Amino acid sequence: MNAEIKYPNFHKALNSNVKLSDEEYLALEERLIVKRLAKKEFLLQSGQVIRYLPFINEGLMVNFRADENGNRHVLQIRCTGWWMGDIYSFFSHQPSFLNIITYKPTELLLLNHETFDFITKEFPIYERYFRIAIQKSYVGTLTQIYNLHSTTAEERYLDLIRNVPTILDDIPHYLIASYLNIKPQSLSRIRKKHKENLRHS
Amino acid sequence: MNAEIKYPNFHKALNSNVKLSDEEYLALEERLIVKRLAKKEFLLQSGQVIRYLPFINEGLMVNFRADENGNRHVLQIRCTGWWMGDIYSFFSHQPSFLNIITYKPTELLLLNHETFDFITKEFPIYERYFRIAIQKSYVGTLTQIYNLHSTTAEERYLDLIRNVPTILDDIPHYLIASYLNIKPQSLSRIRKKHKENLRHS
DNA sequence: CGGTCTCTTGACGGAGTTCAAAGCTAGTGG
DNA sequence: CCACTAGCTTTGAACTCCGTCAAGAGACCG
Repeated sequence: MNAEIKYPNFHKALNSNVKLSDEEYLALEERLIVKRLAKKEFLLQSGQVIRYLPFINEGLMVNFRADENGNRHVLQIRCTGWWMGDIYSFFSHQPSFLNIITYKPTELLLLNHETFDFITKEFPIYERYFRIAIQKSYVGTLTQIYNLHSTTAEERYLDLIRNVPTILDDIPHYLIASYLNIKPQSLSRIRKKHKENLRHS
Repeated sequence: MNAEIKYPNFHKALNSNVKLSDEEYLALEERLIVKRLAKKEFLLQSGQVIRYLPFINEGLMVNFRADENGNRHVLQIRCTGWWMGDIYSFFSHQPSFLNIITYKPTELLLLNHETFDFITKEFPIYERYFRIAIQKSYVGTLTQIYNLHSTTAEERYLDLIRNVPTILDDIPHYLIASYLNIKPQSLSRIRKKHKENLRHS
């Protein structure tokens, strides 16, 4: 690995989809904007237009959408090494429907439009990178729909804590419940059933 | 519109995301493979690797995934002017989890790997086109997750027949029920409640 | 240490499921 | 061309999981 690389998590994420030369990689890295957020700080609130593609260099973020009654529906939970933004709002310049909030102190690497346009024009391989990255996200959301159709809330809960064992310590349970598409009371009852995994106790 | 264009639906779909020159467009069009399927014919069955990106030039298709009990879960319904394939299987060369079947006589335009590699290498704008196309699909599936979280089965039903009024005539109700994430019996009861929209009667 | 937000627990209610049976429809073969 | 069959749709009744409402316990923060 190259000694000049400042953000190995970012470099690794890019190279998992395409092979970049040092020149290609560094042209982007030197244009990244670093943004730090404290715990429970909003990156984006619905109604705003997001002007960045945010990569989580370190941290934990949740997005949710509020319905007409003000109920929050958590759609995604993302941590270090993933993108967490709203490509709908970014590319359309329309107000976002999403809210994005941190649940750990978080360091983001941001691409603005100027940088995105520059690197994709200068280095077409970046257009390919983003195509593949979005493709993987798309496959992930399709799987998420399949799981909502084919599994019970309890199965989704067990799956989640198997994949991210510490999540109950990091994120309020009512948001995890929302992500699983159940109410906090139901999550509490499911957790009771699986005492060996209880936290906060 | 250019007189040389053989597939205006395809041309229109491409140009809704990027502006193509005649040369760029025709380079792809002349490489398309036409495939016609009868009603209720499978394009793909789970376990197979799909070797094409299929565009629906005319027709109607449904995809579904079967769980370990053999229950089918419909994830997407697509008609004329949309892509309907499995980009996971296509790009990874892995066996697909999906089944894709027609519910009207359907004409597909297929891109194979050779064509995809050729046009994206020769004309980087196609890499951009697919990035944007997949991006829109991704935003669509995110909305689908939001709807599964925030609406009742009845609301999803009313939404569906508002958007695609003829769908109850084209696709078996048990598949529509699956798409809405309910059982056929429940769909039947919801339809009874909204008699003004009954079909098959 | 007091207030607010979160989590838990219980009782009840409702949307959707399950099981079962009957009606309907389209496709097939005599 | 009609009769038969298999698969799809409808309907009813009982059930179940999860939601709702409500109250209390616990945790966090100023």
